[in-house]
Amino acid sequence: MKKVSDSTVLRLSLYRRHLREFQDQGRLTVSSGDLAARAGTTAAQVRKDLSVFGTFGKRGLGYPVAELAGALRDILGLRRPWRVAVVGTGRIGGALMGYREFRSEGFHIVLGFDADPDKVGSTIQGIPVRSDDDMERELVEREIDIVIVAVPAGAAQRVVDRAVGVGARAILNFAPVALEVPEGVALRTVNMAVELEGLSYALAEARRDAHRGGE
Amino acid sequence: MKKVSDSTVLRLSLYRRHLREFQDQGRLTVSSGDLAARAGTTAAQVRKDLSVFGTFGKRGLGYPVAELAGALRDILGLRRPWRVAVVGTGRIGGALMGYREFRSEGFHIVLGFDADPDKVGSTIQGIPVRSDDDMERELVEREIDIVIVAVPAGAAQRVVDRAVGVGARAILNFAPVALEVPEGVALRTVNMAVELEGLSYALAEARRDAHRGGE
DNA sequence: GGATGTGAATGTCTTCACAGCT
DNA sequence: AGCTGTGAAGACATTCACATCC
Repeated sequence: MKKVSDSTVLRLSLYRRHLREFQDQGRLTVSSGDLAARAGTTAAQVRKDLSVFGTFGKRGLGYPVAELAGALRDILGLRRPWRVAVVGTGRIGGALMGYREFRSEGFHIVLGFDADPDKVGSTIQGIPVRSDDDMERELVEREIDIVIVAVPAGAAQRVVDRAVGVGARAILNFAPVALEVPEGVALRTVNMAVELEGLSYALAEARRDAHRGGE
Repeated sequence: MKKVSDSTVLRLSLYRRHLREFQDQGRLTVSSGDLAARAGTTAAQVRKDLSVFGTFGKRGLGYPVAELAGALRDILGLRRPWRVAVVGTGRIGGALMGYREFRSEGFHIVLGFDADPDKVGSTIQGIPVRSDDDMERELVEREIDIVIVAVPAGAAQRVVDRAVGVGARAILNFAPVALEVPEGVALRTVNMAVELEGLSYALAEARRDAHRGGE
């Protein structure tokens, strides 16, 4: 299979979300321009992205909403639910365990892990919390597909190594640190601190420009 | 000023983090290769990124750790604290209000906003929650620099429009939706659902490859 | 007529490779 | 000798523009 860029996949997710809105409005077809306007991109980009996976539209007409939405579900692997575990049930991990958007998209968080003995055995948002010590066994037994890492930065690489050691293939990292995974393991990092610093940069930059008369 | 890409700014944040580690270890200089190894990129990339902002290294020697860390603080606008407000104090918003990484990097969350009258007047993580109705006035009076949006997708654009209407220049969005802002307003979106779907795509893709014999 | 699908052109980011400073 | 700084090359992503089909 040809390599597909991360940004294309990201946009496919967006397209699918907006397709559902069109569907709710009862629209039967959309043009690439319609979708682009909603997703914040261009018509050509929409067509290029979709063309990677096949031809879904009819010339002169546009794309059939329901059919394209279904195709995107297939492409994105959302046809069947995935089993997810959250490692680290602090504020962030706990919030993720209750995040409705995950469940409604077919990501079922079935377990949490924590090192704190006081938390082990309790439930958060109705989801049982297990001991960090049992992570490897539980990941295998409960057939976890995706591991969400929500531990402090210093502990994250160790968690990932252990998870990968028992066959984890997909990891979503919320620790503010760059992680290493072997080939064949999918890793995404959500680094909120880095995003904030990006804004800080923009503010500082604007201020510098102002002081200089914005050359 | 020349345009600097988002990915460069993102990496500068990472470099700064790792520089602190080197500093803690007592190292006085680092090479671009050292930094690259930690940040998960290449030596050439590190040098290119830094060269956009000046020349910080000494040939044959490397970069002075403390000095470069300081320069990056300046570049990223982290020399002085920023005042932040969180709109929407549900699970995600609440977790962000307690996120230590923000405060320790100089992002001071001074206010929360919520539409729920039961929450208004209370505090979350020691931070007062104000009424959503008073948002515009409070943003101005409390001189908020950065607005974090943690409301449901359907409410996000409205919040952004109101904030921008009273002069907000930087927005960090956690709602799973693409937002519009006028020129000159910095916007970053953290779309956790989209990231998960990226992993779902990778898993589905691996599975498709396996069934086909991985061409 | 209207909108797709796509090669070609353009733009952007990354990597190479090496001259030049310490 | 070691490592930076940087033009040039290469890879990748986006946009253009148009033939093609409904």
